[in-house]
Amino acid sequence: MMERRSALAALSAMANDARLDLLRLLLRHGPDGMAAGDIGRALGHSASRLSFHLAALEQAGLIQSRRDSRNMIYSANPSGLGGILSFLLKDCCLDHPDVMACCRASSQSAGHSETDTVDLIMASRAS
Amino acid sequence: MMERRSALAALSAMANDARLDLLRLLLRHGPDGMAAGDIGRALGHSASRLSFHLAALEQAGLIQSRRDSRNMIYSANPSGLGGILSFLLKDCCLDHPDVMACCRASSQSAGHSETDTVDLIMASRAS
DNA sequence: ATAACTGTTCAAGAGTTCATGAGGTATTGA
DNA sequence: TCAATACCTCATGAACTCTTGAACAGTTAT
Repeated sequence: MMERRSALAALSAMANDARLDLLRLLLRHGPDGMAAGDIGRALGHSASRLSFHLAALEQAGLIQSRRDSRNMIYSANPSGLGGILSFLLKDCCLDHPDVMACCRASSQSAGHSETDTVDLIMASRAS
Repeated sequence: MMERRSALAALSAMANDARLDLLRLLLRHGPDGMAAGDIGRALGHSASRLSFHLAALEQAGLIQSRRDSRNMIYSANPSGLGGILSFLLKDCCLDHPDVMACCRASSQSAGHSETDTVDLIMASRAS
């Protein structure tokens, strides 16, 4: 279980426009990750601004970094993200049925073509 | 679908110790909610501090208020909470399988007795 | 009316976050 | 070794967040 303190750190880290963009970009790029320079070019951030936000995300355990010669490669940390989701679902919302119902309801207006995770949450709760 | 902007507002609202406590307390008390004074007594906050944080949560759409004679009754807003969860699952994490797996893995160490929502997410994904 | 009760709003001050730009460190190639 | 590349760190100032206490506003009881 994710500690309350680290959940708070993760929420703080996510509560920022630039960092939410970073997180989504890195998630799409999977375990291979991206070099800091490529990220900066993709999002149009200055080097120092980028470094600041990447450090915040890494500090919160949401991403990780490794060096590849000159480049710093950043990638999303699935366990960090899974931890905060799990915290919100269980420790914070206590699997509250009304929250789950609204979670599903709000996902239906998005119009996904493939099978929908949030729908499956509710389907499995109904069984 | 929850707008990106309101998701950011909700994350900012949740990224605070006092407000996370408020949210959990109000969720436990369901639609009937609690009077502000009772909340303050339960959490040991001053009146103005409490009012400040309650206003932030209400502004973010995570709670709602109504007046009952002298008292202000606050209650959790399930659709607001469901919206931010849905946003994180779908729009942010894009139903990323690795995140889901880690979400489930980190929930298993918590030791819940009843059937576990996070487990059910994964069970339904496997089918 | 007046007083008591319940909450909100406001202003001041401390602390935090963030963008910017200058300067620094590590790595590679000439 | 020198220059170029890729990135980080640090100092600064602007803007925001949060706490506190005092003043204010609505509601009820005497």
